[in-house]
Amino acid sequence: MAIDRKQNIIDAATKSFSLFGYKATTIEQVAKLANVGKGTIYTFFKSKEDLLDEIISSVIVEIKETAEHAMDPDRPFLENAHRALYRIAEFRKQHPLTIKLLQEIRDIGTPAVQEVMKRLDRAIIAFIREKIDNAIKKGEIRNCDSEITAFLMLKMYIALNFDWEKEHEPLPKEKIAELFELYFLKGLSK
Amino acid sequence: MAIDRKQNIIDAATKSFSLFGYKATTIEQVAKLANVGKGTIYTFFKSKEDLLDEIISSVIVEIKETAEHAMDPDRPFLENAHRALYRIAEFRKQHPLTIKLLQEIRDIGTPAVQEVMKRLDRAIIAFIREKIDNAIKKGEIRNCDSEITAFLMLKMYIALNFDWEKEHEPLPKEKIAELFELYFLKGLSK
DNA sequence: TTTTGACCATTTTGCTCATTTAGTCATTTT
DNA sequence: AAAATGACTAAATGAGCAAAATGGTCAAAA
Repeated sequence: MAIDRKQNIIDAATKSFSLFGYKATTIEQVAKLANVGKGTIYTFFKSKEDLLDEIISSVIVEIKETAEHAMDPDRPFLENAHRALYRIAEFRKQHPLTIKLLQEIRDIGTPAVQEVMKRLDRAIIAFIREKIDNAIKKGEIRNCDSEITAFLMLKMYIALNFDWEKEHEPLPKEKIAELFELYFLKGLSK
Repeated sequence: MAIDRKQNIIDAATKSFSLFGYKATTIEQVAKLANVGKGTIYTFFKSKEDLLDEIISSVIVEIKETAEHAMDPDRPFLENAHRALYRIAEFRKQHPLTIKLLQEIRDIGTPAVQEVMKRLDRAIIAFIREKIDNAIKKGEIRNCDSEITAFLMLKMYIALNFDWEKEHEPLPKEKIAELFELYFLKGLSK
């Protein structure tokens, strides 16, 4: 056992961050869980924050893959955008690490966690933006500021998936798809 | 002097809340500022929270009036919606009380303040919703869920006016109007 | 060369106690 | 009689501090 020490550490840290949050997990705890000495962690990561950073980098890759998988090149852009964003929202809602870290931001606002989640958002926006740029190039949608559009799309999904539920019944997937189509595709004009 | 004691108290409290925040203003401070005894405050308001509540109620009225004023019955609905929402966003950005209270929510998360600002949001959404319902009735826009649409419109304005600025240059008024038109009126379809 | 845990400087925590605060009410003022 | 008041109380807050915990280092061990 204990072959890939770095992966062991990452796994242990991910588990602990998901369970107790970033602030409440200690490096010693991670070392114990990973069956390595505390010093070993610092041969792979330059700080606790750096450890979290690397973990989030994998999450970003994972999210991008999930979103990419949900898309189908034969379907229209807006449908793919919805599928991707919906999967991204699902991921956030279901992944123990993102759940815990977002909760930690709300409850204690740990700066390192805020920073890292901002980076996650930026990565998602960059991903969506790329898709928008492609769709514009292909003439699938009208020309628009892809950065702002990606930003607004993500905001809309977060609003519908997380904020709406604070005061109302959760919206079913179909309703969200319908709303996305209405506002980003058709508009309210008759 | 000291004619309308209740108004004095409200004025003093508004000033103090705007300057120091809700948590950091004491009832005694308000009493001093208003030139009344502490007990007098409790003949008009049943608690500190109730005092804040009444102040926010006036703010709600004020915001509604400002928004109403910005609208012109001869212009199309979407233009009016933009004008109203833009004014509402401006108000939030410029009114010392809302600035301070929103900052207090970010910094220390005072529960009473969170509650009261939620109420403000609900009032704005209700206001917009009414306008949407009217526009639907008059056939100005296509039928839609007015509650969700109002919710999304406000979210979009907050996103463009407050969240966008955290990572980018502020968007000029015209750009925001253009984006609003694009997404809520026309959509991205060609 | 890689791994390790004792070690160090700094933070965080748990605790006490004095101060402050929201709210009450008997007394004073009008 | 009605309205206003501020001394008072119970509860909350926060300053101050000792003890414990924590992130990170590094000389020794493997």
